[in-house]
Amino acid sequence: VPELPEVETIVRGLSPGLTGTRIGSVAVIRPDLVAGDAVAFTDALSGRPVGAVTRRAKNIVIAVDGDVLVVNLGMTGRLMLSDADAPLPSHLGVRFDLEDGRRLLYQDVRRFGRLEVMDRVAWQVRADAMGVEPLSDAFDGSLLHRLTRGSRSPIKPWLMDQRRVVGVGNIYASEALHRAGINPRRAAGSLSRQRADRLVRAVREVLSEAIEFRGTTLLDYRDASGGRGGFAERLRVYDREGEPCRRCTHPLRRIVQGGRSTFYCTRCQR
DNA sequence: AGTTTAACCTGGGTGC
DNA sequence: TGCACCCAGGTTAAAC
Repeated sequence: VPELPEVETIVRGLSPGLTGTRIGSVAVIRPDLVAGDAVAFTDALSGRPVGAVTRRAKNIVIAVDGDVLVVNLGMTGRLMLSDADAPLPSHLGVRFDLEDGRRLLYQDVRRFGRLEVMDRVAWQVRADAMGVEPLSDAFDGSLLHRLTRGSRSPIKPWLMDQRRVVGVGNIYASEALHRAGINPRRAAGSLSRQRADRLVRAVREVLSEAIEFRGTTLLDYRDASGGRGGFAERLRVYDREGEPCRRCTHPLRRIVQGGRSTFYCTRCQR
């Protein structure tokens, strides 16, 4: 579900209401969602003060008293702040009862998500090993061009590989390639420096716009308050098979790459 | 080493 | 109504 813009929207929604509070008790309803021992997880968080809420790649990172709670939402995960009297949602995985009476709820229908507590040093090591943030200054045409050298993988699955560039998932990979006019089947290593520049601009642009519109809700995605994202109607290719390209009116095509749907225009993407 | 696939899960939609 | 099948925003380990 959630790619960089959705995770960023959740982080911005959680931050003001969560930072400075204190966790009371923790209930792990679905232990398979928690990395490691559920009791250790509960012990590490119960009664602890909450610090900054940030994002790294597609992870929500919550500082908790010297440790870090890292939440990856998988496909259908939701992390929401709710009032004490609000009814509990179905498919509840973990419930954090805050000392002020509100609750932080982790809900996940498919249970592909993961919550993990680790110390700051362990997290720093993990974060340092991740790919480049596409909205950082480090992500430019020079870097993308260099990273793609020698790769025979098609550029679309290449872009979704979190080991090199983080945050871009199935929706925004298709969207960025359309904006850049690049065929998703083109070998990553065949990108010219000029095309690398264009793709960098397109990735940054689509992610930034999607953040402005609070992400894309197709079905499951909700922000920290349970609200939907507004970017779905601005998608140019994703889930629009057979519909006209907004640039050239040619019908859009759907193909499968790496087991995932890719949408693109065979006329204006080369 | 780089790349592709299959698996992890549930639910919603479609066609018979 | 039931059933088989396909599809879904992610990540990972195993298999090429």
